[in-house]
Amino acid sequence: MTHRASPETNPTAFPEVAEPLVSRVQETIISWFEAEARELPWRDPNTTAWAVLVSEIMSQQTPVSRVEPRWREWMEAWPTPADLALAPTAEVLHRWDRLGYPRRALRLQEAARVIADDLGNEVPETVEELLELPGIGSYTAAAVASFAHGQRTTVLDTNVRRVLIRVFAGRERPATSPGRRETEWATGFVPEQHHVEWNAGVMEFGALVCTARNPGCADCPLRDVCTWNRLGRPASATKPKTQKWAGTDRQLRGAIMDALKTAHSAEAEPAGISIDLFTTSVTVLDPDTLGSLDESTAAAVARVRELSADDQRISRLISDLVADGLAQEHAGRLDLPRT
DNA sequence: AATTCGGGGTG
DNA sequence: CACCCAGAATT
Repeated sequence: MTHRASPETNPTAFPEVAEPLVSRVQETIISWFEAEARELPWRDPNTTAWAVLVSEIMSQQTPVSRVEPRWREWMEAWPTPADLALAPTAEVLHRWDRLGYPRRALRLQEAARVIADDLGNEVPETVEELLELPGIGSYTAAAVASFAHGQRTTVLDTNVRRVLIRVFAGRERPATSPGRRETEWATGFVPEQHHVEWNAGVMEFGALVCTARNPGCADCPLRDVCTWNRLGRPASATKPKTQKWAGTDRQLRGAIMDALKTAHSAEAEPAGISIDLFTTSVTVLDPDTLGSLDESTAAAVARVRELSADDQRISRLISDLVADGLAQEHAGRLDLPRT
């Protein structure tokens, strides 16, 4: 058995922490949370488990500030899983708006259908059951079980990972993705009492104080005990390279989806404007076609063309969108899914 | 373990 | 422009 020096395989990467320090940090975080937590709508005591689940899905890789207005609209439109289950998928994608990763909206509706059809319209309470639902992984399952049902789980998101690594391991940032060792290590810090406040509190602390870029160490309530701070806040050697955006398939896919949504809205007008956009096999973007579109749709289509002049590439991405269930052929034209 | 998947706000 | 955001699913 050979040992590599990577954080994941290094036995000291997740060190054992003395109990007095653990208790001190737990108490500090929990009392900080009760004093400083943001008043997010899904933290209201009257919020349903379904509403919590929706907030967690929307918040995956998306800042809370952008989630909040969408979440309010969703809760008004679809207050229970059964409501979302029955909604037209095109409307689901519309109300998802620009939260990003639109497949999350598809998965959420799939999950709603499972809950409505097979689970009595009740959100599961255990991590194991939650993990069975589409779009729910280890983080979301633990978060819903904890925040919606009060279960003692290990919530490990990007904030929690960063706080724990800094305070207890003295490093600036965690590895790319959490492994089993890190999860078990984090589980050791979840207290027997007030574990919901701990889970929510560490997350909130990472979002507001122990931030990725400019952490508020000067006024941090943990500054005297934080290992990273005591070591002089050394920078991590390797920072993962971020993905490009401009010119990528992702950008172009987004523009195509935007065109479909815009066209879908225009088509819903009483006048019934004919939408010649794409077919699944051929791209149709000639000037005559554009001229027949309403202004907003024409602009959205022009944006697609602006991003790429390669019709084969656009056709390939359209095929991918159809395969992913994000688009659908309808009456010979491309449209949002009508199911 | 590495990639892919959106989109926008911020330093 | 680089980085980051309550990650999940696939390869």
